[in-house]
Amino acid sequence: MRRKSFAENRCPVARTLDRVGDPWSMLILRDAGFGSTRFDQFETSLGIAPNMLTRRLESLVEAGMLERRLYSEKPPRHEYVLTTKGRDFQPVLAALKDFGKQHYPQTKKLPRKLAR
Amino acid sequence: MRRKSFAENRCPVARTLDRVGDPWSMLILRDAGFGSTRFDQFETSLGIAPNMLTRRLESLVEAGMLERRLYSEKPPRHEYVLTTKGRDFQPVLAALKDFGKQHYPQTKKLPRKLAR
DNA sequence: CCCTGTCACTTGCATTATGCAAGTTAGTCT
DNA sequence: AGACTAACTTGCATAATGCAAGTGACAGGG
Repeated sequence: MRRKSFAENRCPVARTLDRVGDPWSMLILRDAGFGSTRFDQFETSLGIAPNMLTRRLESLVEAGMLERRLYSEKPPRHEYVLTTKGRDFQPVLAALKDFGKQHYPQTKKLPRKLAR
Repeated sequence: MRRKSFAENRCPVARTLDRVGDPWSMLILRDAGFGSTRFDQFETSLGIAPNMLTRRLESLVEAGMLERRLYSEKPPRHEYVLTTKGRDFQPVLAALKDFGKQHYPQTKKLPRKLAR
């Protein structure tokens, strides 16, 4: 069944989660905060399937977090840029990052040269 | 197909979202922060289906966010209490709340007496 | 003792969402 | 012309979500 909607919920947390309450949306926003703008940047950086990426980018544009803009006419190419709203979401991601670093440390160790 | 796992991801945001990256988990954690501990408190407060609630509570216990403890033996009854980890998650919820209040204000107006 | 009620859950489906693989479109480069 | 690139679709198989209804253990009242 369709996921329950929280769009009109009284709680602001619920209303926010209604638009970006899935892992991919948040990770896309995180990548956008690091400077990614193009489809294939998100695709390779996240390891997300292209159909999923299309859907999530559409919903983030609809949520007002990203703006889809044409950056080339000859071969029509689009990029996705953080809006003001999207930038204001970064503190949430920072809080998630702090939490994760402290409470879910990385278990697998990579060779130093590959880390980061 | 199974949802992609981020448990071993290099990014702490991704690792956190792997455990609590769905709307219900975050809302349960929010309610727990407000003092809810019992199954039916979460159920009526959130309007979540009982089977969903069971699954989410289990995963939150497994994630170390909640502790399931017996509070009555005669009729065996359990309650779910925030762990230290769960309490440390509250800043994330606060950030989500601030964001939601500012960027997704409530559209439907309730009669003043019912609001809040 | 039987009935009603409470709390904390299951079980059974129907409907969505997610994910992998492969194909497409429009143009550029050599 | 043929290879390549960016940004997507399309087609399924499998997992997650949600509503409704049922269950088990006990308390209290008549």
